[in-house]
Amino acid sequence: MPELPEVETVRRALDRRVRGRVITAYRVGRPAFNRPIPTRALSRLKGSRIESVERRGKYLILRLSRGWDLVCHLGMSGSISFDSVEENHVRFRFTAGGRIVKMHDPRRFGRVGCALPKLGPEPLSAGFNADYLLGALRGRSAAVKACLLDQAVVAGVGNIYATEALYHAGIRPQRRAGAVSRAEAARLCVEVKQVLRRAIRMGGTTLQDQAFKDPEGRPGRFSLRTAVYGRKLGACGHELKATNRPISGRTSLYCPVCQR
DNA sequence: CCTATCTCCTGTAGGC
DNA sequence: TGCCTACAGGAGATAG
Repeated sequence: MPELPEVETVRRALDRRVRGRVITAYRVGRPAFNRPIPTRALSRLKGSRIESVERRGKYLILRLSRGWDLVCHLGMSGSISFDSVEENHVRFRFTAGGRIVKMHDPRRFGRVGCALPKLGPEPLSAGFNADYLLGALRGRSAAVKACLLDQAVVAGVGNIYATEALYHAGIRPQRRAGAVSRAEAARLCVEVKQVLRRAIRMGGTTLQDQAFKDPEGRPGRFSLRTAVYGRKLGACGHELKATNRPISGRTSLYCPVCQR
């Protein structure tokens, strides 16, 4: 579920609620995540103070006292709640400053205590610009959308926002990355930033089934504003099409009229 | 290195 | 109604 705007929404809530608090207890769910939480990560938790909560791409990073970090990823279906009575799919929980923080994850794809992989620039940073993107796409035969989804190219973009940004940039998702012109790369860069900023402002995307809720239990409101994703007609009014083959394993919608 | 495919899970929607 | 299949917003491993 969560892409950059959803993770950022969670980060802000976590930072507001548990920053400066000391972790007094934790519990691993049964079953826990698909990937076990390393014991060396758990052994550091108790007694550590949460100095801040940060984000890199789709990863949450709890900066702990004594210089330790706890890196978390919400996977495809993960969410976080505070002091909730909900016990379904709780894979990990901790208590900080008397507040109980639960990580829910039905599909168990999430991870806690993992290492941060090699990631491309933050899409909202100055380092993600036309020059950079053009260089990253140059010479590649993969679909431009596959490159946007590649976290080593740019960190935090997933299927929803890649779909939206390509639509606004007028580029078909299946276009060979190396065939994206300089002007198009510049446009794409701007649209990625814009769609992410808008989604953060709206508190993330909520779709019908796996409804994203922030840790305060509020749904995201971005679904009201998607132009392509989850729609039959684009914002332009044209009928949307799916690419013949999925890209990076994801179904990919586009407007055959507006996107080239 | 690059690219495409498979896989880890569970829940849900839609077809019959 | 129930059963079955396909699919879901991620990403690491692997094979070519």
